[in-house]
Order: sequence, then structure tokens, then C-alpha cells
Amino acid sequence: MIEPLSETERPVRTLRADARRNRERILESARLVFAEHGADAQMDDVAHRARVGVGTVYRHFPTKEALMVELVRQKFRLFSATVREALECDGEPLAVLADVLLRNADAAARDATMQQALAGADEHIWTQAQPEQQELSGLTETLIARARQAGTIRPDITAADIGMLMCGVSATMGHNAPGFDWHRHLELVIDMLRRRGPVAGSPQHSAQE
Amino acid sequence: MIEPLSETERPVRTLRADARRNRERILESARLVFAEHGADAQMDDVAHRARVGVGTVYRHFPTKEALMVELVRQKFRLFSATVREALECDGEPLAVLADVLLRNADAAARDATMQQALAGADEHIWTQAQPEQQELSGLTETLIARARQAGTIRPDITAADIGMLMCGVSATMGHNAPGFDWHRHLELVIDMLRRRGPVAGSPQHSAQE
Amino acid sequence: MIEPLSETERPVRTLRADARRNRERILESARLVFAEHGADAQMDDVAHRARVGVGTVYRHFPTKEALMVELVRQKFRLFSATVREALECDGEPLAVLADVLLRNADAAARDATMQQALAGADEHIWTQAQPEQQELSGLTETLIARARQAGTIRPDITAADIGMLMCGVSATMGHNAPGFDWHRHLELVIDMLRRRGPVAGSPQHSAQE
Amino acid sequence: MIEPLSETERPVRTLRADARRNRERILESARLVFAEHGADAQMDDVAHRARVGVGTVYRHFPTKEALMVELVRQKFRLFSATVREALECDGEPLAVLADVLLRNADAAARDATMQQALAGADEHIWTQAQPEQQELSGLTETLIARARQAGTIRPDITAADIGMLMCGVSATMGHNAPGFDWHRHLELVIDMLRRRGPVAGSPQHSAQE
DNA sequence: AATGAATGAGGTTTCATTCAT
DNA sequence: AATGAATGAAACCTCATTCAT
Repeated sequence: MIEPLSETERPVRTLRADARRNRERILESARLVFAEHGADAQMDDVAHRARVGVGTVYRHFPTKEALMVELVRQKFRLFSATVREALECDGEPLAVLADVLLRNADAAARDATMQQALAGADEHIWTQAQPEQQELSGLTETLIARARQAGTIRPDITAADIGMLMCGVSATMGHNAPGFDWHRHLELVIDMLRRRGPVAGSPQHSAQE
Repeated sequence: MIEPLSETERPVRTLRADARRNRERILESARLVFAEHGADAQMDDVAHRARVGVGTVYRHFPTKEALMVELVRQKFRLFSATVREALECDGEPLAVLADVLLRNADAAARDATMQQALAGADEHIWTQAQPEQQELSGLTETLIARARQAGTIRPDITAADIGMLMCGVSATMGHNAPGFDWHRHLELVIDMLRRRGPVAGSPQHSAQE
Repeated sequence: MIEPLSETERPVRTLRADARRNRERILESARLVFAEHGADAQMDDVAHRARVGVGTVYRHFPTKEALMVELVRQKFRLFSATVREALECDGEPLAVLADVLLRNADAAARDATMQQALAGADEHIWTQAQPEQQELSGLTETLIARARQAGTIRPDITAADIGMLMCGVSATMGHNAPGFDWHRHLELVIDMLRRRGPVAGSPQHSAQE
Repeated sequence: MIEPLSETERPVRTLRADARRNRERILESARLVFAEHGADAQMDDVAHRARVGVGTVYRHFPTKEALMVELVRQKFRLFSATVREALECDGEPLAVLADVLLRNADAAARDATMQQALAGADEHIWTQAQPEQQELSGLTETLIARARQAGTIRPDITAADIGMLMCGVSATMGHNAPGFDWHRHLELVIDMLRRRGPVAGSPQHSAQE
């Protein structure tokens, strides 16, 4: 999460700095509150947890929805940052991708309940985060392209596929039904990305149908 | 006041039938209403759509939550029914499983928004549907066992895995981000279930099919 | 104001009757509350004074504005009733009109503060009462016509004129500046309606200009 | 801290000028804003329109109410100025009065909505403007006295009467019901001020002046 | 003196649930 | 059993006013 820089190393710009800090405090608080009370947590609670008046929350985010949208955006930006970082290092591309997915899933899991809460919210909210989502998609595409060139990834996999699959992994985080474990889910997904030989035992299969 | 007859000696069948019909009407209405307005649709709307007073809704379901739980349960029972049916026919087990998954996903997609709405709801709701979920899980296990015996399924796959994966597919239904398509998602999932040879490049199975 | 009929003489129609009584109670309460606290009295207060939950107020009037509009409408209807009644009796038409104006002004004065409060409200509110206002206007026109025929009213006076003038009298009720007295204002207005001889001293006046 | 200079020894004139200009800007802005949004326009808007921080508005007017009161006072002072000016010229007194009324009504009409807004406000606000109102009343009385001496005005008319009547004309400005027209209203009022002969038909005063 | 971010009481409205009919 | 009017806690949001910079 966002680590507040120590007071001294921030180029304080009077007031503005205060306001910015408040903004961060509010977002952090929102994450916690939504995690705890689901999508219909109350703005008053967000304000309280941030040690701020409700008015301040509304000064920064004109609407509850706007606040939620920002939360989603931040999350996507965070994901993008991971990918961008990964693009720098030069391991085997698919392995790098797998690592990215793991790290992002981990990040998501850290406030899974919030994720879950936002998942239940209006489609509308996700729509407003499309720019960030598309940036993430673009970056992922680059990573995929490398893996495709290396011949290690299933060649038909697209960034949208990855998006859907990860979205599925996130969904798993929200439910703790017996046997549900997102690590396992992710493992299956990553495995699915690998370029494979043909199906085992096809003859038998083809004979049956 | 009217003395409530004990369960056994109640002869009335007509009223009972009426009530049962109402119950169905309410559930059907709830499906539609939740689909249209998300998880925070109102009880009044459910009642109205069912052509019933709110009081009647409350007679059948003591709580909004109870109503939602019943919706989830029904869905699971529906899924179970599909599996049970599939257990009768004797095609190639993995193909049968794949077919079941497709049919159930299709059913889920039919009221995807409702699903989505319930997904955002309290974990609590899902917990209360565990009996049905476990029944589904058990039935699925049987199907998997057959496929394992036939050697066509990835041997480490469990019913819980299928659950998670399908839960992921459902999640896809809710979001219509560009490129998101649950058919594609399901296709990837089913493909992953197949027993495979080792990673591409090894020639051993190339002669097959 | 609206005198509640005694319990016995009302053809009770169960519930519906209850609801109707509530409606009256709410309107009466609103009159009082708006009179006391001005246009920005609170709905909670209206509810409280009516011994009703806020929800009940909102069941009857979907909006604070709607409630205010109804108040205005009622007032106009009341005025119309007075005129209608006056149309029955056959005194000297202008005298009858004068009497009507007095009685209506009196009624208005009874909750002058409310009137004043509503006067400050959005134009919008008055617009929505136009049907009632026009009915009043129409009835007044009839009265004027009679007076015109009798030759006792200033021949150019229209119903709209009367409306404006009475609106002015109402305005006087709201302000209690020293020397302000609506009875006097109305007296002047009524006097203004009388058909008169030529101006005293006209020659001089015409010489000056 | 800065030691506040005593009122007498403060030499600064420039800052004072700045402040005064701000004050005017704020009042002008307030007129516009109240005209546009009615009595419950916001202080922030007033500040914004005046290109000033809210704090500055509050430096000049300790309260929203104080600001409104000042607006009312200004209006009365303006009216008084017109009368004072009229007292200089020596036309026929009633004609002069009529002209004054027309000019003031015109001024009022220019920000009728503001007037209307303030009309709806607490009686309190008007009470605080009584000094100005009384000055206006006094000046008007002088004008009336002259007209009375000239014998052209209805002899029983007082300054308070004029006040009430003009207050009524103002009220007309706020409502644009069909047929409402303050020019017409004023015309009727002015006509009524004229000394008249008895009811139509009696000839006795026609020879006078 | 000016600024505008922060405050938080309080306003309107909603909606799950109860209860009289 | 059914109805739907009533309830009222609580949600979101506004805005006059304060205060740190």
C-alpha cells in the first residue's frame, strides 16, 4: 500500500501538501472500510477512519461512486506498475509474466474483501476505469508478445484472456468455500498459458465421439 | 384466533397450492428484479413484480437476505440437476463434464446480472448455501472420478477446482470489458482440464490424432 | 381550516380512511410548521407535528416541493370556493366582490407566515398550481363581468388585475413594518376598483405636462 | 503577531481602498447570485463570483444574514436617493411622486428575483433595515405633504400606505403568472393616489383647480 | 488581509421491516 | 393469508462558518 513518506523528505508545499495527505488518508481509509463493510460501507465511516470530516471526503471525491472509481483506478495503476517493472528485467518471458500475475494476485488478495465489494458494485464503476484497464491491457500485451516470440506461451492467448482469467482468480479470493484457494486457481491458470503438446489419449477420445 | 393445525392433520391442499404458487412467483420476480437493479433492488419492487403485497413476500421469506439465499440455493440445485442428469448418459466422461459446464454456464449467463448482484453480497449469503454447494461438489466429484478412470482428465483436478474455475467464468459474465467473453473463458478452462503431454517440443505423442 | 369530522359521521372505509386522515393531518401540520419556521422548515418537523413517521409524509408527498405545491393548491381551491359561494347570492356585484376579497384576505392572513414562506420559494412551485390559479381567475372574471354590467366597477379591471392586487395585499401581511396593515391596503385596493368620476383638478394637471 | 493599530493612527489608505473595492465587488456579486439562485444561494458562490475567497466575504460580512441585510439596506438607500433628488425639482408634487415610484419600481424590477429571494427570507432581515426604511418613509412623507398641499393627492394617503402599495407592486414582479404585469399594477396604484371626485356621476369638484 | 481547505451539524430522502385491517 | 400503509433508523450529501497557512 501507499507508504507515507516521512515528513522531512517531502518537499512541503504548505496546505497543498496537507490536502494531498488528506486525500491519501481518505483513500487508505476507504480501502479499509470497504473491506470491512462491503460496498455499502458509509461515507461517514470513511471520513471517521481517516480522521477527517465528511465534508473533506466530499471535497476530494464529489460522490461515493467517484471514490470507489478512484479505488479501482488505483488498483489498476498498481497492476500496471508491476508489469512495467517486469518489462525491464529479462528473464524467460512466460516466467516473467507468471511472476507478474502472482505478484498482482497477491496485491489483490491483500484487500480481497474490498475487491469483492467493488465487484458487486455497479458496472458503471468499472466502465469509468477503462483507461487504466486499457493501459494495463497494453502493457500485458507487450509481455505476451515476447513470450509468443520465445514460443513458450500458448499462441492464441491475448491480454483480454489474461484479464478475464485474473478476474476469475480474484473472484475466488472473495469466496471461502471449502477447497477454494486462489493460489491453486492461479497455478491452474498459469499452467493453462503454457504452450503444450497435443491432448493425451486422443485416439480414445476421437473414437468415442 | 385461528388455531394452527399440527403439520400432520392439516387437510387443506388448495390454500397450500396457492401459497406455493405465490412463492414461485416471488422467486421469479426476485430474479428479474435483482437482475435489473442489482443487489440493492427493493423488496417493494419484488412484491410489485410478483403482483403481491410486501407482507406476502415477508410471509414467505423472513428477510431480504433469506430471499437472496434461496435464490442462490435454487441456482445450485439447478446446477446439481444438470450434473445428475449427465450422470445417467454414458458418453466419454470428460466430454460429458464439458457439456455440463457449458450448460450450467449458459444457465448462469441467463441471469448474469443477478449472479453478479449476489456476488457482491455478503459472504454470509453464500455460506448459507453450503449444503447445496456441497451436493453439487459431490456430484461433480463422481463425474470427475469417471473421467479420471478413463484417463482423459488432468489427474489432479478436483471438484473444488471446477468450482473455483466456474466461479471465475461467472465473474467474467458480469464485466463487459472489451474482449471479455465468457464462452472464450470457459473454452480455455475446459481445454485445461484435458490430460496433456509434456510441454511443446517433445515429440512423443505427435503421432496421435 | 379543515375541521376534522367526528369519527361517527364519516363513512369509514377502513385503512383508506386512516390514510386520508393522515394526509389531512400532514397538510395541517405542514401549514403550522411552515408558518413557524419559514420555507426551510424541515420535513422531520412536519412529520413530528403530525404524529407520523417521516416515511408517511413521503408516502403522501414524494417531495418536500410536492407538499408545498399542495399547500398552495389548497389555498387557491379555498379561494375559489369562496368565490363560487359568492356567485350564488345576489347582492350588488361590486359589493359582493369586495366581500369575497375581504374574506379571502382574511383566510390568507390566518396563516400569513406560511403564505410568506411559500412566496419566497421557487417560482416553480407556483407554476405547478396554475390550474387552480386559473380556475380562480375564471370564477373571478364572472364576478367582474356582473359588476361591469351593473356599471359599478372600473371598466378596465380584469381578473388578473385582482390577482396582482391581492397578491400585493398578501405581501403586506408578511411584513410588519410600522404602519403596515393589510386591512388598510385592501381598503385602498377595493376603493380602486370603484368606477369614478374624472380626476379632481385635471385642468391644472394637464396644463403642467 | 501584528499589533492592531488604533482606529485613529492608522495611516494606510491604499489597503483601505482595496478593501472597499472588495466590499463592493462582494455586494454586487451577491446581488447577482441571489438573483440567480434565490435566497439559498451559497456563500461560496458569492465569493467565487466576486473573485474572492470565502474568508474575505466573511471578513466583510460576519454572516450570510448580515450580507442580505446590507443588500436590503442598499436598496432602501437607493430608493431614498431617488426621493431626495425628486425633492429638488419642482414639478407638480403628485406627478413628481408618481415619477419617483416608477423609477424606484424600475430599479427594483432590475433585480426582481433578488427582491423576491429576500422577500422570502426571515422577517428578521427586514427588521434590521428599519432605519433606512424609516428614512425613506420620512422623505416620502415630505413629498406627500407637498402633494396634499397642492390638493392633488388623495388626502388620507400616508407614507406607510405608499410603502405597502409599493411592496405589493414588488410582489407582482416575482410572480409571472399569466396577466401579471407590474407596470399595470403600478399604474393602478398611482391612479388611486389621485384626489378624485365622488363616485361617477357627481359633478361638484370638476371646476376646481 | 486574503485564501480556500476543513468541519460537521443537519437536511432530504430511502427502504427493510412491522402491523392494523 | 394477504395487503399495503406506516415506521424510523440511517444513508448520502450540502453549506454556513472556522482556521491554518
